Amino acid sequence: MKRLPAEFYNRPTLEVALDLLGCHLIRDSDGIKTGGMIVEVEAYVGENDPACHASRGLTPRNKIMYGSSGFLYVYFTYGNHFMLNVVTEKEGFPAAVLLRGLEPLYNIEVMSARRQTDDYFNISSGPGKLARSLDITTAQNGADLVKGDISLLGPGNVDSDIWASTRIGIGNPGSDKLWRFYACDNPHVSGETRSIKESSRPLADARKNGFSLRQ
DNA sequence: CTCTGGATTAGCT
DNA sequence: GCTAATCCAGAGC
Repeated sequence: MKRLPAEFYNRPTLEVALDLLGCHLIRDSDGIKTGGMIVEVEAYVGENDPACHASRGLTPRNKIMYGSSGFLYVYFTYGNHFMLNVVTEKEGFPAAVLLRGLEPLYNIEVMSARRQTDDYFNISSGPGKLARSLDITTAQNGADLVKGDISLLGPGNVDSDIWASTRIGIGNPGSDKLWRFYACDNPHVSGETRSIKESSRPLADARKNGFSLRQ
């Protein structure tokens, strides 16, 4: 595997989201590399996607999504949690992929300590947990993924069937889209993903339906 | 300035 | 399954 080039990110967001499954996310802080394999993602695509932060236009928070692809968009929510997103598509088009689940692979004990848990399956099985296990906050908002201390390696292979489902934690608008993708047999997917079954389907079926629940 | 609610999590019932 | 925690972005005035 090698570091993904800028061209990888400058493509349709759904394609980038699917290709990110199985890639390795690595964070180098103080000379210690932590990270693992991406097993769950969600796509947020443009101002016409009501679930996307860009649905109400450019704001101070979401401006990084409007820039070139291949950069990290980090934001803070619920008073406690940081969310990691990979900016996609061409400059001026706001879109990103939210990273929601990671299988820890590098310096697992360091990640475990940051999360204050001994449970291997609780280290980075959720978007907020993932950020904390890698020691990433809004200080890393705008980080360049092509160079610098946060990197993505590919191509990836999750060694599991990929399933699609509706996105989690968003309101009714945009809830018909099957824009969440995950490795269905991997135990490091988020808790919500494990509990929701009815709106999930195999990737091939979702694709046939245009990635939508509606006909 | 004030108010509302969130791309979540941990802890309790 | 349910809810408190916790603070900031965005909207409305």
